[in-house]
Amino acid sequence: MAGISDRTVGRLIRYHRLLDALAERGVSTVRSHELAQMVGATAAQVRRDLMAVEYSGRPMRGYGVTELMASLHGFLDEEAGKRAALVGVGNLGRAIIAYLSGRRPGLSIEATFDTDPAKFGASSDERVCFPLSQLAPVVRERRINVGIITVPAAAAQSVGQALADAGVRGIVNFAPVSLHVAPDVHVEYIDMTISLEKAAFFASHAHTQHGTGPH
Amino acid sequence: MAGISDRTVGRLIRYHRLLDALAERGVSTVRSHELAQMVGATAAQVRRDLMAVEYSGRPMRGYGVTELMASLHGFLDEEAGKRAALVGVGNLGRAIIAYLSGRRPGLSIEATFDTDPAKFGASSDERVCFPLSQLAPVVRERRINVGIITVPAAAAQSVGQALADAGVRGIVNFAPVSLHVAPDVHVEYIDMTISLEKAAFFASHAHTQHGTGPH
DNA sequence: TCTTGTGAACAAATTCACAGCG
DNA sequence: CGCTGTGAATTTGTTCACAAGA
Repeated sequence: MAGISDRTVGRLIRYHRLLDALAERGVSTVRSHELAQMVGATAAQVRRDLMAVEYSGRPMRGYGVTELMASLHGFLDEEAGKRAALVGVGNLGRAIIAYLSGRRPGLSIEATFDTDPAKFGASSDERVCFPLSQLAPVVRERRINVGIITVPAAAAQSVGQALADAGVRGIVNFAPVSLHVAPDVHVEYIDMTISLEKAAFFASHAHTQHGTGPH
Repeated sequence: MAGISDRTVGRLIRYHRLLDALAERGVSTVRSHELAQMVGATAAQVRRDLMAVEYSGRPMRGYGVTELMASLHGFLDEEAGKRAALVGVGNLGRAIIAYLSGRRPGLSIEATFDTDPAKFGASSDERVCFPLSQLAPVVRERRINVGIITVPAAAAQSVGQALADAGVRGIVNFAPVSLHVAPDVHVEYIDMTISLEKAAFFASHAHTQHGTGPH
């Protein structure tokens, strides 16, 4: 548990999601190479990743879907409800709220923040929107552990700092800037413009350049 | 040009963006360690990355902002207008259109597609929305080279395939599934639920686990 | 004295390849 | 057999550390 790589965690989450779908379809067993092709990786990669989780159990014709899923579930401790706050209730922020609402739970947006007084009170999706100044107390009171930043680039750093100060240790940043926060705060970057530019770049320079593995 | 890593391209794009901001502010020169701290990397990393671009020019107190910017601009051939199509005009799709509209050009969304007839014709932002069946001809006619997938997971694979068949070589996929396409089609994945889960995971397992470098 | 470019060392991630088990 | 788990090899990515330029 000490050193598990970022990449591996990402894939474990994907395996977990796939297993969920398989279970739904009544599949009871799955081989490493099947999982591999579903996520676009190699069988060895899958097996290596799974070494990280408890379930070393390996019957003989693959992995037991429900068992492995349970192990992953435990490992990723999805039990602990992920309580998120979203800062920046603009177009993007609202779309994300809507997008996440349609998903299988595990993560709930407990509060939203903005600086525009017009947005305060019952806003998007009946969720209350607080003034940014209330961030620290609300975060603490609602035991929020994940922050989502959807403010303009210029405001992102200070929002990130505020979240970190309020005790949030995991942040997903949609603003196109790097965040400067304490090293124990984990930041995931989602930068659409960069993804778009990368796609465009490799589109033209397609020397049979393999696409990036899922992420 | 032959083998430039995905990671490096991502950072080059970031440097380019930063230089743009610096130029705006009238800064004329910048050192590797400055760029480094701005993107959250090391100075050596920056220098290594820049080896990929033409501009080996290195006066003596850093890089000339405009010169380096020009080189990056050329390297990333931002000249060739990036013409994108967005498939799936739902909440997320619309938000992305709005988000990108507010950005410095270089990429324009030339067409949108959906299967819902109610959306056809002048839709989001005065852009025309075509029926999905028209994808191939419209993509070719408008010389679109980047596809953005914002359809539900179940439809993503077939849309990706359709885009690839129509000649699109760069895709940004927001649907939470891996795309199975020819190896010369580059796919960038943006999966919010995974980013959120990762953030949550590392938030609790914060063994001073360093955050992922920007991406 | 700074700061770059880069060979060489290092670290991380992935794949190979094979022993072991049912 | 076909499958997993895993040491060892390999490949990929990052950092070190230093020669050279101004």
